[in-house]
Amino acid sequence: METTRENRVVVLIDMDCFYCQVEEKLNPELKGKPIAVVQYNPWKGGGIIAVNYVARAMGVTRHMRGDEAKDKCPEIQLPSVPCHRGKADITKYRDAGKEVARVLQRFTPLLERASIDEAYLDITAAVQHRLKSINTSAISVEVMPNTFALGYETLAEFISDVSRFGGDCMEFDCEHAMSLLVGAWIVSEIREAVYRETGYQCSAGIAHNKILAKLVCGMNKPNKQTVLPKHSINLLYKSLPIKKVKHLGGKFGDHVCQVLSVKLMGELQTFTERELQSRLDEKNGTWLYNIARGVDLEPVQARFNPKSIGCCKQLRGKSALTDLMSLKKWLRDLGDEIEDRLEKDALENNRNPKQMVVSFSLQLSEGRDSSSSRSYNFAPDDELCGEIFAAKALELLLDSAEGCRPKDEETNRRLKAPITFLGISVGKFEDNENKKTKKIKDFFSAGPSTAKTDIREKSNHGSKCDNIIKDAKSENISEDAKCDNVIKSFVVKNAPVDVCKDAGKDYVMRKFFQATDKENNSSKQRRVVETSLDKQESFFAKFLKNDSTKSTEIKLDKSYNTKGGNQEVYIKTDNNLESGLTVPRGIPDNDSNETNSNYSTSTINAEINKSIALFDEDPDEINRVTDMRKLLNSSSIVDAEATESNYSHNQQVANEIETIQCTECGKTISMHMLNTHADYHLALKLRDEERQHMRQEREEQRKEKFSEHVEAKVSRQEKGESNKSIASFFVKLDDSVPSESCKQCGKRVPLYDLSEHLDFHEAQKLNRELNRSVLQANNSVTNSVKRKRKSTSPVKKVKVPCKSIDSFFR
DNA sequence: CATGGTCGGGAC
DNA sequence: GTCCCGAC
Repeated sequence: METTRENRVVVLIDMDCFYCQVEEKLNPELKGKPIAVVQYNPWKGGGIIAVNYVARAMGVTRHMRGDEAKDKCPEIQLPSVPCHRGKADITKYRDAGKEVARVLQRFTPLLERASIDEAYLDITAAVQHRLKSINTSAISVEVMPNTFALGYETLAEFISDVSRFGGDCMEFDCEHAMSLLVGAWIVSEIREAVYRETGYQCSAGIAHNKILAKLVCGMNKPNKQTVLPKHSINLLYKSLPIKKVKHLGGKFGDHVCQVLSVKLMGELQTFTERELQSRLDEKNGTWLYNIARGVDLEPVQARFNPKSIGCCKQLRGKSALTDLMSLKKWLRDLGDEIEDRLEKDALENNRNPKQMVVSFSLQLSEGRDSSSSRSYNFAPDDELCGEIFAAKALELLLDSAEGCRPKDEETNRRLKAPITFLGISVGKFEDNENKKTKKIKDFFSAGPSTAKTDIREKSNHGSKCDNIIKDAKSENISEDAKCDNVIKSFVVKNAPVDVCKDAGKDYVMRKFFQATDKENNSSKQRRVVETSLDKQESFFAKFLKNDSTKSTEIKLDKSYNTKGGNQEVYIKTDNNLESGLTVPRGIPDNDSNETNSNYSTSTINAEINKSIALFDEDPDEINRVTDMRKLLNSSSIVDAEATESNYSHNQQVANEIETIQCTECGKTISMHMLNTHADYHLALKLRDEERQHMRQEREEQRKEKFSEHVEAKVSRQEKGESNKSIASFFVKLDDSVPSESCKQCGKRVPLYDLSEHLDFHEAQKLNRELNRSVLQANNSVTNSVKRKRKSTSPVKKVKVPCKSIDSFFR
């Protein structure tokens, strides 16, 4: 079957009351009880941002206050979002969302994270693959529980329709209904994997495009999935309010309803494309015409990581900022949060932001705010830390501030207008240079090690890897090779992962080989432990297996076009799997040039974090005690033919050893957690190494580029990019540096920077004049016709003349 | 005082 | 580059 934009199989996965589920997982006592997560706010018990289904049944909803919820449901529990630096801190939910997304990502590289708890998946390729490999008559209700087909009383009726009409039928588009049905089958497996591996439940919508998938996802909740066959679209639209459709939920939707005098989606089909274009505009007219017919060509973007990282704070009412000190304090807090999140991001994704934006709102008068934002492109020597973010943000805020001079600065200077909103965000990420930062990757590279990074040199006393390292020391090889070998042997020893089919289900079999001591090398005794938990696959093992032994055959599916027709997406398939669904990790994301045979540093880092997080989540299991050292000190040689060991033998050995004690942390580990646990210690080690290394790296880069930057700075100014070079308000002048007061602003400026500083004032003047004329021009065409959303807004919005910010400071 | 904090994206 | 909409 030919695949086109119109008959893709697109899925929206939506986590059910996600924040509540996260809280329930963290505190199992909450399970089954009515709960609502509140954002800490001392006023009336905080604002509710998530409600579980027990509480919903009792009438608790979002948008309510904690106190109201207590009224409706006295026994409700109200876990609250933790508070850091005076702000809600949603880190744990973000991490949980990532954990889920990583599971989803295994099933298709075409994954678009839409929010913290939602993701679109394009599983067209997987559906095609399965259609080829199975007998469609085998599809039954049993393989996809909790599945609904829109337009049918029962799923069985839908299945029966699809199979009864065979390949050619006029009643409905049978071929595409079949693809959705198979899609639903796969999605039920995806949801099952999510539940099994994370403990979270979700709902899903399965349709031919994003809009429809989103639409039906919410029709059966929680823990259910809904298919929307093409021929049921009109039925759905017949009673569907226009405002329920994505992009039509706001002012634009109001406008559509108003100018067309309609309320329901079905009514839109009476308009021709021309008519819609003339009443809206060309683009929106065509878009609406298509949507009205269930056609939405938006591709699912392959995007896992956010494009920007930001944080902001509403400072309404009394908490509005009125003095410079509190402004600085808030900027610093926001900056520090960005720093924290950036550090995590850099570790996982090996990238850094090139731009920063500060946004703010000023209260002009009662109920009238004006919002603005200013952006700044980082200089090469800017340290990506909270202090710099705050300093730059303040600069941007004050840059157009006439009369705001350091000499006037008092500790408590009041702002002329209260700041009611403050936000900092960073974006325009670029991948880091390969260079030395790929240290960890060097560890794992198959070729000769180039990195002079013996894990022993940097490791502190009491290293977590001591017992691993002992092995290497006895070997007669170079230090580097030893180091590589240490890790490889460690990994391989813990590693081999096989896939076998069992009762129609894919089980990941893990085999653990234990040979005797080297002295006794000849009499290898094999021990095998297996488990069906995907969760315990060792990434490190897979890495080595894929990267060096190549025992997993890689097959490239036919490329599949997305936006622009340029982007080729490769589906990496393990041939052992009939379904062709399980995609090994390490799939390059859309903006990476990595090949299939390589894992990016990002991936490795992500796995390190995951490994740590994963173990942290697992409760200790205490049974029989064995000595982990015995296992870790054992030989690393893996017998290739060992992989042929049969199931019953494995089972037998598995039963022999149930738990061991980790010599690192003393915890008792059940055997099936051994690999995970070993990875955990290795990951901890590697993460520390990498963190330390990155700090050094950043420091070096700043030093290297500094002189270069000073020159570049001047030339940038000549080009009019003046704002970049202004000295920070927070910069403390070194007394030893000869400096002079600027006659214009009174600020102390180092002599070597003085001419540059004066240039700045000139450029600033020009900038201001330019801004004024632009603003005047803008005001003359207020609410231009082309700005649909604005001009058509039912809310009359007075365009506030944009005064320069400085006029709001005294 | 009172959905708040994040995201992505379109328009100009 | 700024502004602001839409959505969770």
